[in-house]
Amino acid sequence: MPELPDVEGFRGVLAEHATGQCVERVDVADAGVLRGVTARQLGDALRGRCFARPQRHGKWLIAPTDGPAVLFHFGMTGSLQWLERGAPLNRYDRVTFVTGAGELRYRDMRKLQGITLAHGRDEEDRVLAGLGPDALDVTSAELDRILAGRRGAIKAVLIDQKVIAGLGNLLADEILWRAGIHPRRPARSLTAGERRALHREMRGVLRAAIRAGRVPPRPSWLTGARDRKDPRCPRCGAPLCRAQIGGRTTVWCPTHQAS
DNA sequence: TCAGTTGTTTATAT
DNA sequence: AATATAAACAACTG
Repeated sequence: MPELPDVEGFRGVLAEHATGQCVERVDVADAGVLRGVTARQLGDALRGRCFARPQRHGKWLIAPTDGPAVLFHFGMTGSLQWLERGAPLNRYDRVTFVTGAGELRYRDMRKLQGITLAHGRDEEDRVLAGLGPDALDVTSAELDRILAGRRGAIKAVLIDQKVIAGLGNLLADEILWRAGIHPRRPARSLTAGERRALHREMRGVLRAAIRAGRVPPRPSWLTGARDRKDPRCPRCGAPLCRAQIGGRTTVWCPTHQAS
């Protein structure tokens, strides 16, 4: 699930509960989520360190401490939980950061991504290198520049983290649906008006999704209709189209997202 | 049993 | 260089 809005929610969990809290110990229930660091190294590096204000870039959550920074990526099924000390371990709680006030749990069923440790800014930058600007920071003019010259399908461009960081499959489809743009349109073929609409809907969808902590499966949204048995466009009732674009299942309305 | 899944990386081909 | 596709990762769900 985690796309930008979900990760923004996890950032809120960390900011609200863990900021200023110091790590007593780190319990690693499954080292399969540790990337480039062993359980022992993680515990040794963080013991006694205190969490500072967390940041987010795209789908990455950056948790600086007065020592190294913890970098979280949630893959498709990850989340961050704040629980009282000693709360029973969920089956998918892979790593627990124990603080005086409570426990921060990295929970993840499929272990597609995970946790890395960055000592200093350059290590942090190395991990995040290659990411495009955060989707919330992209201005209309910047979007124009990003799309110019790209022959690839707009859907594929939107979910490419190297281009814009934060948009996933559901968000991209939702944004294109609202903007009335067919997902297979070459990015550079969008008119100025379409690019403006795309930018406006990107901001609007992100804002609403952040408030909900996820891309909300509301009936009035594409996301609320796409997984029905006979999916229809919430706006016009037309049967929705479905295909693989940019390697992901893509859903669109043939009526008002004409090619 | 089998297809499908909201993320990313790598390999391969065009 | 850009673009497209498939597979792999892991662990489910329908």
